[in-house]
Amino acid sequence: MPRKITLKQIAKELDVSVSTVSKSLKDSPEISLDTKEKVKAFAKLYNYKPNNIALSLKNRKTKTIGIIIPEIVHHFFTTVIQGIEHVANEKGYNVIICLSNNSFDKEVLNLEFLANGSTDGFIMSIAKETQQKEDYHHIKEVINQGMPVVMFDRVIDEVICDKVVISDKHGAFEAVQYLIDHHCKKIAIISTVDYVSVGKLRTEGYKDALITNDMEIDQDLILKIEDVDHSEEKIEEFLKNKNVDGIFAVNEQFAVNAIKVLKKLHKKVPEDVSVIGFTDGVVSKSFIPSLSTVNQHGEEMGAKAANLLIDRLENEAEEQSFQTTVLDTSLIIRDSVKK
Amino acid sequence: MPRKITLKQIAKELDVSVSTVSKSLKDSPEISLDTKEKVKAFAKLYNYKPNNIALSLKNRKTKTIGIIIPEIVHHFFTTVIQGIEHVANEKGYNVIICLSNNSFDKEVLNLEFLANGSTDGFIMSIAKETQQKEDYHHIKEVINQGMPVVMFDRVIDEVICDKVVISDKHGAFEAVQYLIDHHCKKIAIISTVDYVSVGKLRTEGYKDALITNDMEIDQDLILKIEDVDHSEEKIEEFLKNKNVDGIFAVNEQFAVNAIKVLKKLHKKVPEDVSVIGFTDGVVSKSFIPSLSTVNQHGEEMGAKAANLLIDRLENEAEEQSFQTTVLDTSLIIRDSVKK
DNA sequence: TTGTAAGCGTTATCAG
DNA sequence: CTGATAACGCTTACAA
Repeated sequence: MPRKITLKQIAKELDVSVSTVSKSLKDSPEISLDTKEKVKAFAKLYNYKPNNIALSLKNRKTKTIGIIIPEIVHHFFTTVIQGIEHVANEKGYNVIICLSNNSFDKEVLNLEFLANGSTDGFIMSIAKETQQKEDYHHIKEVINQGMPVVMFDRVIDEVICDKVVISDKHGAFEAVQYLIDHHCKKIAIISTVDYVSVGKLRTEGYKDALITNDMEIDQDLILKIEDVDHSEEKIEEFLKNKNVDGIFAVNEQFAVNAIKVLKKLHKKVPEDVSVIGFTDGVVSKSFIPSLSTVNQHGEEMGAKAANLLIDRLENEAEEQSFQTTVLDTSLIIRDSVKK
Repeated sequence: MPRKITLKQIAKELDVSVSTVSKSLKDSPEISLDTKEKVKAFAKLYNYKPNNIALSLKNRKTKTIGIIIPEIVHHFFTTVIQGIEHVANEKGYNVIICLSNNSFDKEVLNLEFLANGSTDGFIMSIAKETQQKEDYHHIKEVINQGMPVVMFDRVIDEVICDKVVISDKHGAFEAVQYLIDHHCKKIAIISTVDYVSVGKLRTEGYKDALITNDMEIDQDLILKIEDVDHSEEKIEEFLKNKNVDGIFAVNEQFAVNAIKVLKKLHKKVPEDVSVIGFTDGVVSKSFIPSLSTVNQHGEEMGAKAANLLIDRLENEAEEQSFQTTVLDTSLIIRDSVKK
């Protein structure tokens, strides 16, 4: 029933001015103890809380962070959000989340909308379509308007801002190196198409590992998948008659599907083929055999991104130069590889 | 470089009044075509976009929806968010997401904060701790202040507002009925502790199914797990020497762990034991054997909740009475049960 | 056709 | 010690 009470109403009730009320509630020394008590008591009684919107308008800052990500039904992104949310909250910020659904247009819309006063800055990972189009004007624009942006995971070199990534290449390298160290001679990679930056980087890591170990790079052992939905068929076709003894998959789904296909082909994991995936999700742990993966440390990534952004927001004066933070991956060895 | 431009600045540049600018941009007939053109051109040139915060203050509505959920690294909740986000966006709303991390205090804080002007209404699922404490004053309070609230999944009878739930009981019933129909004689349930409402309801559905089929309810076949982290051990202990031929688990994790334990105990799924879980997540599909589940239709749930909320927001006049929408579950039969 | 002014809820400055 | 006023950015009666 009692709509939110405002300073004005309190003032009227108590027959003082609005500014007196405001000052009293902030315990200003200007105001007599008497009135302060009175005001505070009244305010408490009516459960007064300042209106955030009014504050935002006045202070020209909203204390909220915009997160724009391609999708939310995705374990990695939720861990990142978790990380962001955690530090944001600790520092008195809220987060408002928008999904681009990997659509360029929606990314642009979201960004533009949130940039008009709704948030103080952004943490974002680029939509697939945007990477494909290579059109980043919307991001550059908000940056130009003075809003700090932190990019994570899928980042863009030509956009100048703080970035947080994992060492995709190095993570892939380590995974493949592990396979090599454990006597795999014929190692395949199941990757995404090249315009997805992480797919590209992980493929490079794979190649580097082979080269470093004087092994040949065989294009026939490199599969690039465009459409996740039909990956299992693609993988089956790919693995048939190949006789690989190691597989590095650039995500969890591909790894799981690879193992399924291997079972169909009557190959044993890890006895005949060792498999390592990328991204440590719920499936990896639960799967039988449990999946070895390159852990992306999403939560850490989110936390770092949030810290970077908030630092910028709160020290706008100091024009620090932009930094790219590279977080280490770590190899989680489970039952899908020889040990 | 160019900080966001405001009406005032445009007005000054063009040497007209602020209201003229405002009206021009809204294509008001009051203004001469000439000035309108001029203003619009200038505005476009400088990429003018109205400030949302100012609009919110003026209109006393923010066009944003607050979502408060217990956790985000959880497939079901992300699908709900997806559903909410989709319809919210379609109708011109943004969503701001806060996590309670299942903590009562954080839930209170979030709610209070967002209620102070940041959002127009809430969609929420209660924290576990809140259910335990049975303290819902914070929710009642925002409702009293005139903010619409829609609860989903974990809902509270004594809080009067719109609700969206699935027929937990009926979903459980169907699952158990399926097991019975496929010749299971000794069916166990792996559930959560009773204060989690869904756990309780699903257990009731289980019991109902047994009763309906003239089967005995054996307390020894009912496991209630408090702590998800050690569920596998609990389940192992529970299943040892029990010789069940059917298991109904109230979530995906329990189902997966049950199957793992069964493997350890050298029981075959589904030949020796049929297993059905609740919630259809990524793991269910990927798992071997793929998991039969009761599908919760999270996205639908989110969409429904968002529609309910937005309806209320936009038809505040009509004091419709509150409704509880019960969505149907559906049984997804995969390889973990006999067919 | 254009401009003035009030108001959304706050706070800060300055005057009384 | 208290209050009036302006300002944040915008919209909208109402005046001119």
